[in-house]
Amino acid sequence: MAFGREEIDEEDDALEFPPIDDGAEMHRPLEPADPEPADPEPAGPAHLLNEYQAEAAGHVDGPLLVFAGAGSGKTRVITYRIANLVAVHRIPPYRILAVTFTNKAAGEMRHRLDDLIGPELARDLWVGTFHAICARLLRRHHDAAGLPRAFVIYDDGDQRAVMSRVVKELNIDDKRFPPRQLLGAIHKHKQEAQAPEDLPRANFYDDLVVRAYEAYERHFKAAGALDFDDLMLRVLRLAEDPDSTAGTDLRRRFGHVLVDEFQDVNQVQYRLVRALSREHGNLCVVGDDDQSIYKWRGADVRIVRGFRKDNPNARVVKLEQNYRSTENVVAAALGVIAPSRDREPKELWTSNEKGAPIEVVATASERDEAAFVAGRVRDLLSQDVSPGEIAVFYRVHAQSRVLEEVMRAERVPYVVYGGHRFFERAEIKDLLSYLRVLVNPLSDVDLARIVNVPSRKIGGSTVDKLLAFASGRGTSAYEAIVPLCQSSELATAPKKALARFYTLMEELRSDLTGLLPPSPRALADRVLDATGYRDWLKADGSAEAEARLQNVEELVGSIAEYEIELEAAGEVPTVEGYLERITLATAGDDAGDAPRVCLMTVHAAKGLEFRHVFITGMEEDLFPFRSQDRERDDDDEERRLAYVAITRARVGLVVTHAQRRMIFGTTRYGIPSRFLQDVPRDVIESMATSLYGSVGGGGGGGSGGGSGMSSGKFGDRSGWGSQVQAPRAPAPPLPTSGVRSPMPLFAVPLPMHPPKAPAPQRERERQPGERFVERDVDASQLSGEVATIGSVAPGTRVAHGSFGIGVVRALDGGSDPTATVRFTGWGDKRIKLRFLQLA
DNA sequence: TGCGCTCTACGTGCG
DNA sequence: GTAGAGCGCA
Repeated sequence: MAFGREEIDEEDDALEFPPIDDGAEMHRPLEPADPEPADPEPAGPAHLLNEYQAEAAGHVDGPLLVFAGAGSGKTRVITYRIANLVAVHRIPPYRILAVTFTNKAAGEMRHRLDDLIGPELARDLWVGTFHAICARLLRRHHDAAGLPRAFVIYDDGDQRAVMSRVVKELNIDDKRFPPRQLLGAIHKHKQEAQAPEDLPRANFYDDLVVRAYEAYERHFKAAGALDFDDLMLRVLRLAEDPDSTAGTDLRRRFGHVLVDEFQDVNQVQYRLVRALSREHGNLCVVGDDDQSIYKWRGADVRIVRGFRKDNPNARVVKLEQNYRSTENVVAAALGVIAPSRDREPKELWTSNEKGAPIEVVATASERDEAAFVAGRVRDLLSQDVSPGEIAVFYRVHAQSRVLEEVMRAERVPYVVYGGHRFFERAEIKDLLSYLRVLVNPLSDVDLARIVNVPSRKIGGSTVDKLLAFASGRGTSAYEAIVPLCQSSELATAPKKALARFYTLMEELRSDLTGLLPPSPRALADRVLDATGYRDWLKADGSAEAEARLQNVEELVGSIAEYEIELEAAGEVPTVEGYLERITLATAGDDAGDAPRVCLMTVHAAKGLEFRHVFITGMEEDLFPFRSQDRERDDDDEERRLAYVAITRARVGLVVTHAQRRMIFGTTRYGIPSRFLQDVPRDVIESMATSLYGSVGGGGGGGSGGGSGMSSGKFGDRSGWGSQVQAPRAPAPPLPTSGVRSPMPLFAVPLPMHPPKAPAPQRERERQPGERFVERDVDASQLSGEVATIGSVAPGTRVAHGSFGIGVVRALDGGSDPTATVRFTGWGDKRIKLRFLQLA
């Protein structure tokens, strides 16, 4: 262990961290959110922590509330605090719990802690999302929680499926009370730790919700399943139980609890961290009420604001110096947030340079806007700004399509965060459902999903009968198959079909238990073959089916990776383990990817930072967003959202709005957002594209915001609006074709037909982004190691959807050739050639 | 039972 | 614009 330091008096304000010797990493710029090379550092502090950061990191006893303004070094404070606890106060790492909301944040924290205290110590820390931590604790205490060991976690889609069943069962009119709405109501109660019996049934609707809630819970219990709220609720119930041993264990387990993004916690999460820290009161929470943008998801700003009341002895530290952004950006952000009511009094400030003005650009339409943004992005790329340093934000996902189209046309490498996720794709959910049923046959939702996929002539009515029969007997649907087939309630054909399905599943189940050593990958493979799923996709022949097939194969690949990883760690890979990992893991961890321009919603941008930020759609009714039938109370939240968007920018900030916009299938005419009026005039430079004002009404540019038409700067009428030619930069490697997955780990873009001809491969120039799918290449006839396949040889640079850019080290021929590729940050991976592209 | 057409509703999305 | 649900027909 590398602590070569004398103990530091914990009352010492000018604490310098870390107390370890190898300080090389300590001089990294503050908040390096991107893996990109740091640019001219926004005048960071000469010392490691400023006075306030040091106070927050140094006082380790009792409750602590840190208001951390945007860009003020929040993550740094948390990690240094943990380092301080471990290295100076000698708290065993396993006694420290640090909770985040996203995997990305947890990963980032872990990464920095590796650097600070070394991987051996960092490994034992409890760092993770609320959900991951709770799942882990529940696995330990599943008995006390009354759960089967192999409980499954139902995602949104599964939850909706359960709710739809409930609605059917209770004969609820799904027009008046859509499952979605009921589910929302139930989640709301769960997030406030209210069980059905705690709820009023005063009127018809309340009663309906309670009945739906009860039925929903019944289904989950029967299926041995939990939803995401349950994970935390179950742990909370244990932790608040004064008598159980599990409760005692939970309350004593941790000596220090830290919570990141505290403004986002809901009641359950707050009670949970309080319970876990009750015995010692060492609860440190870090947040920013100005960045509370998840009220609609159950976050309760009152918690951060009321923390002092709940903890009268809490120390409060405010971090108000922004190290991230230019003075102009900070000024713009302050202007937007200032009118917000009920803020904790604080003032963000910066000593960074003034920087360029905020550009407010009026555009004619959403296409004009997109073209303008793409043009400016090309400019930046031609100035050698890395694409990964550029982000384009929008308020709603529907805005992304046009941006994508134009980016693609302009050959700008981009990635869209959000949208259709890999694990929400039908084919992926199908395979996972097979695995889940095999592990846990109680899971009716999964059974219903796959019982007729591929088609086995077991239609909806048969499934309904099966489910009804099962609930009549109080068993799971799977268990009900045999008795149903023995009964007289089914016609012969469906009976036969069901029986065949049952036999198939039983065979697979015996594979599950029979495989020694157990191999999740082998099982998944067996499932694909035995169920006919693979053949079904192959037989389809459409480009879409081909992409689905590739996705499925990628999933198998990911299972294989999991297996390898666990075996390397000396652990036993299990299907359950894999399922849990992927249910709790989602977006964002594409650190290894080639840099691309990030397209994302403002919500998705929280916690990130970029050198250049474009905020699009700054129009009334879009941002702030208005829907017809909502309470108007979200006004401040929209404002905070705008604040979050602005404060992501380090150096450049461009805000655009359009006169008219085609969205949700209709054209809307908009005026510039009220938020633009709140930005101080002297930090803005207003301009308009050449098309602005040319079509339709509102010629003068509506009110305020961006009315100055400096069209001289935008004379180029080729294409839409303004394009500045990017002179030399050839389009950078473009491994994207609009993969919408935030986890492009396995996603395969739809149709992409490879050249079929076995052209003289060595001669042919390949385009960046082209895929290798040739099967008929000479070397591919051979099995075993070969020197080249097509234009690929050891040393060739290739790109992979999840691992980014790598270098080929070895090649294997055969009908489906593979390459061993070394990826930065991932090490060597064996990958089928058809999943690689030239970089 | 399954396919294909029509209608509709549509925020933001962590895990 | 588009995905998912519902309905009618083969």
